[in-house]
Amino acid sequence: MAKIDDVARLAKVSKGTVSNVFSQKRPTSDEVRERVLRVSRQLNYVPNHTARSLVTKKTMAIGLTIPHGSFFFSLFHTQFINGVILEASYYGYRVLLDIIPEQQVQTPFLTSYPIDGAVVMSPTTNDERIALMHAGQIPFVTVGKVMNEEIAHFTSVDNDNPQIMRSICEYLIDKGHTAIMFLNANALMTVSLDRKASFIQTLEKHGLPVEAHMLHHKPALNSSEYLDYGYAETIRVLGTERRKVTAIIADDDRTAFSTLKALKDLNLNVPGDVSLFVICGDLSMMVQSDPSLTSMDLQPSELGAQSVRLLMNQLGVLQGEFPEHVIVESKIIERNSVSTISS
Amino acid sequence: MAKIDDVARLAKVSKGTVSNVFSQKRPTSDEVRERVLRVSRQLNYVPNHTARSLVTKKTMAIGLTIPHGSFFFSLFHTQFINGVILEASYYGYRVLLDIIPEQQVQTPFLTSYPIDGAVVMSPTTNDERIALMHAGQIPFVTVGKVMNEEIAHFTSVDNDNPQIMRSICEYLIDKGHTAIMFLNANALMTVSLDRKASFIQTLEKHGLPVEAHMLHHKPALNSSEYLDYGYAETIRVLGTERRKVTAIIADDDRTAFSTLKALKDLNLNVPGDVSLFVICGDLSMMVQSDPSLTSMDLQPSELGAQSVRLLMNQLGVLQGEFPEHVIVESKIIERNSVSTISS
DNA sequence: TTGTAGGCGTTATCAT
DNA sequence: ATGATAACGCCTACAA
Repeated sequence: MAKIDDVARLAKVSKGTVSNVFSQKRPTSDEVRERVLRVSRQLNYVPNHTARSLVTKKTMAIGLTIPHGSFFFSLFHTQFINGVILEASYYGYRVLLDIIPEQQVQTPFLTSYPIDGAVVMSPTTNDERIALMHAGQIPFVTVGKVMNEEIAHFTSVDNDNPQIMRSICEYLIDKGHTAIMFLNANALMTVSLDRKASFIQTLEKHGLPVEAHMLHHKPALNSSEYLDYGYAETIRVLGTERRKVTAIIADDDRTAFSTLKALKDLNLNVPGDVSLFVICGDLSMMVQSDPSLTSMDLQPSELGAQSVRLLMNQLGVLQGEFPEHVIVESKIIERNSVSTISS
Repeated sequence: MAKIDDVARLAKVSKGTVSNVFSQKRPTSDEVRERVLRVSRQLNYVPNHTARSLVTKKTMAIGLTIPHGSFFFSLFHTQFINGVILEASYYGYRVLLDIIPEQQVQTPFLTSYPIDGAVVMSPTTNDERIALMHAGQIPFVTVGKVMNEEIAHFTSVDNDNPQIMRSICEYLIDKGHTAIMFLNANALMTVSLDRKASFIQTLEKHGLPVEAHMLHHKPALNSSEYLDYGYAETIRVLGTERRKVTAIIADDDRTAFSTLKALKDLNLNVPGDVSLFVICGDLSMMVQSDPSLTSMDLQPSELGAQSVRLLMNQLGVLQGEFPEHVIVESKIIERNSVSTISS
């Protein structure tokens, strides 16, 4: 691979000049630039990214930490990632997928992360990835609240989870539902805490006590019950235990689909017998399901884009005053999976 | 950030020794290692990835090029990526998401890719990404055939596309279907060529001429019709044009779902009136759909893992003899969306 | 087993 | 606008 010296020699200029032609950090005369570019093309020269990084101390890459050993993205994740990639590319940044290996890496044998900052998805309480970033002085933006004891300030994007749950519950209550079951996300996810609290609070406000069978948390990813979550809980509660439930709130699209399947197997009609509400799901999937699913649109790709913008601001790439926490709008999209109950 | 000299000084050893402790490329005495590690911890020292890369000429990252401006992954992509990430992590490699920006980047102002190799998804005919890799001497593995004129040899993983289409067609023909419509992938995708050829060939072999309304290609990603593909074609052919079609083969899960929706809107029962076969789709989605969808399991995450293994072999990380082209098994999974036609 | 010093390919500073 | 040269932080012969 040709190096900067080769180009400099052949173009009869100094390497500093060649550098300037490519980095465009200082002006160069048209004549010289032409010559340098011509020679570069001829030698197939391209600046070495690593060498440049060493001196500029910028890798032009951001990390995207995805859920632990994440085997199963939901469609929400996919769209979020799309948003991140696209927005990052606007600023010339690449995206490095960061996973935390299952088994703990031997601490001393790591190297520094070759990234300028990171977007952290699905933070958990006392998230070790976040602790690492914090210790390593790496700017980061989280999707959802950070709940690490040692960290007071952080930048994040999020939906307004308490309000989301309140809206959903009241939407259902307005339609006459009083027996509502909530299939929440995993208990470790910080979003699940807010949603749970708001679920309980809203129901109680309306004189509806929350019983054990009404609130569930998704099992851990490595659990054998993970994939089956919606199906299993629905069969158990509505089938085996024969509880009265007229509306189910599913945390994501997969859970919703598997719940739908369970209801079908129980010979329950949606929305005739049971209504189904999805918190975050891929738009195209919600529409094409039968019945199409009423859902809360969380705008995942907008969340992704916003998180990158906040990060770019922290990196000094994007100028201006940005808030510490950005709340992305969410709104209920009515389709055909929720019905009104006549009392 | 502490550097190697700081550690060396405080631990009263040379920087070479510190380097050895971390790289483990040469033995060090227990005593010295202990001391070095202790001091490192104290100073919060970690080797600088970039500096190391500059001299070793390894970035310990592989690129994963995803479809152009890829806004909409299918579940196949998602699972493939999962396979890649997991397998790469086994070898200490990170994964850099590589997208080709919509507008052509100004060629001379690029830098070298900070990757040791790449996995290229969904290659197209005369794929420019591949041409770039080829020119840049970057080892790469493709998912599917490379069809660039200047490239004769390449490493790839793939399913056996001709056989897949043959199997599917004969599976349907065996069940009495003669009016089969194929919703193929985008015409530029190299997989679509094999599938198309095999589709036509197999039908003709069984005395079933392929007419225009039986074969369709997914519009380009930037097309407004992209999301609607399955729905629109189904409505047009079975509805507006009133063609007789008893079985539809959909290229991916999204297309299948939207086709399902179209059939419903046309008041056609699946599989009573029309059978539906999906080529590649997420397992959990296929199962939870109603009816559950009969599909060809392409093992996307296995494809991902294999592609990384081939790449690691090219990079010298993984020893042994590997074939140039790996074919991953695929098999039909019967569910409830295909019925037998009595003639 | 450990120390020494040169070099990896750029950018940045200070001249000119 | 361009040149010369010292970093950037680490690895790797070679020497001890």
